[in-house]
Amino acid sequence: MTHDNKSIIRVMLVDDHPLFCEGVASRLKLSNDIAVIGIAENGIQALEMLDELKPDVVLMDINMPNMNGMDLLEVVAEKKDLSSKFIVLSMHEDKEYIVRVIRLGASGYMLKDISGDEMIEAIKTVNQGEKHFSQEITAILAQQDADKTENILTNREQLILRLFSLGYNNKQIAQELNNSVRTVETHKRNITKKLGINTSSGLVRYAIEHGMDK
Amino acid sequence: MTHDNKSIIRVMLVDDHPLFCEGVASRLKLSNDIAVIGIAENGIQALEMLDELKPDVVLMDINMPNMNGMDLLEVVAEKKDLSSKFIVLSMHEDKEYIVRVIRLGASGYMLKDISGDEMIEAIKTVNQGEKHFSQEITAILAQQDADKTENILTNREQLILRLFSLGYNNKQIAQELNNSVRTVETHKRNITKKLGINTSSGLVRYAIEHGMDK
DNA sequence: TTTGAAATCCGTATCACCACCTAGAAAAAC
DNA sequence: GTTTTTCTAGGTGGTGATACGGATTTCAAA
Repeated sequence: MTHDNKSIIRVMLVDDHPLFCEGVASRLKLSNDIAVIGIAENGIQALEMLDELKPDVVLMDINMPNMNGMDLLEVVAEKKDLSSKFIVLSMHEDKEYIVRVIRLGASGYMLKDISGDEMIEAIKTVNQGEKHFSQEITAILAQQDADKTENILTNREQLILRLFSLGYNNKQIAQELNNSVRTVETHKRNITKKLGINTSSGLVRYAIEHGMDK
Repeated sequence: MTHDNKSIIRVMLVDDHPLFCEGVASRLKLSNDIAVIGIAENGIQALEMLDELKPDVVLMDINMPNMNGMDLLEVVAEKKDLSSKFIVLSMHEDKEYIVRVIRLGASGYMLKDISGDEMIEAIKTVNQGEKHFSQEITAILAQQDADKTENILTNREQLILRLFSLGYNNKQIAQELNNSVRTVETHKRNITKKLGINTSSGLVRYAIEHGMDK
């Protein structure tokens, strides 16, 4: 342990939205146990500051100019001399995305609309070497895992996902399959439920990754 | 040349829609120069029949069960002993898709809503070793090529395409960039115009293929 | 035989997106 | 210093997709 429970947690923010950073910083200052020691506006800047400041916890956005959060996490994973914990703030609710971030070594993942209290709670938890995910994320992960056992798409669903990923809209899919558009819609709703993916891009990615893309 | 101008062109159809095949067949029968010698309902069946019948021209759909048109074209490309020409009938209007089909060796590409006359014209043209594309397709390809010289997306456009491919909707993109939704819409329209891609799945593919996907 | 999964379809309401047009401000190119 | 490109944003109207209900048929497994 580099820090015991009584010491102040040194936090660094990484986000390209100054206003958001200010908001977070001012909120964190209300806590006696936490100090914001630095703010970076992108991954590159964050990297430099990381070596210099060696913060306990890094609160970071994923989407930033120059170098984004994913890249940063990858680079940081190589650094053995760095014990900073990372909490990712994002808007993505797709399971694949979240899992990807976790695999890259993040200790926490939260949607950007969390409360200040939750944020502080997360920082403290993560600082002690544990993981922390907001309720929504936990729900998503749990749901996904629960479903994953029964995750296989039916024939019809696979077909429809494939056609969709090829650029067919619902009407065209319906024509192709000699079905009603409503049927296609229903299948699609079931697909998004089963996979826990509710964006068209996510569906296309899934299709490509699972070889349905031709 | 396996056939001179006077001989009858032996055509094979490949489509999983019996009704469509019948329609095409009955229309082609009105031409004295063309004979429909076989109909296959999927790629695998088509492969067997190809070896057996050795048709002059194959009119084929792309999306079929078991083995689709893309796969079929790939396999056929290996067969040196086969001189059949292939005309693809599809609903896709994306340049990437069309180009992909052409690269696979197809001699023609047409949308499914062409007239019987055009179809016959295409069959005759292709049978003589030339290529034939319907007017719409030619227009799309021409437009794309004209644009391709000036095809580079602006910074803003790249950003937006990237976020879109990551699953952001227009509203979220607007928030992320501190822009109006209308601005995002405008950029997006310009992107689709520049790239000649008008499906979300196509855009996601483009983004992934161009490394914008993280 | 009952249960459940799969596939089919509809009503209603809302939302997101798109097409087409216009247009101003700022930056870059000439 | 003018022209062009880029970025910004709105109006209007139309279409497609989604959310939330519910429903029927079929077929295989328990």
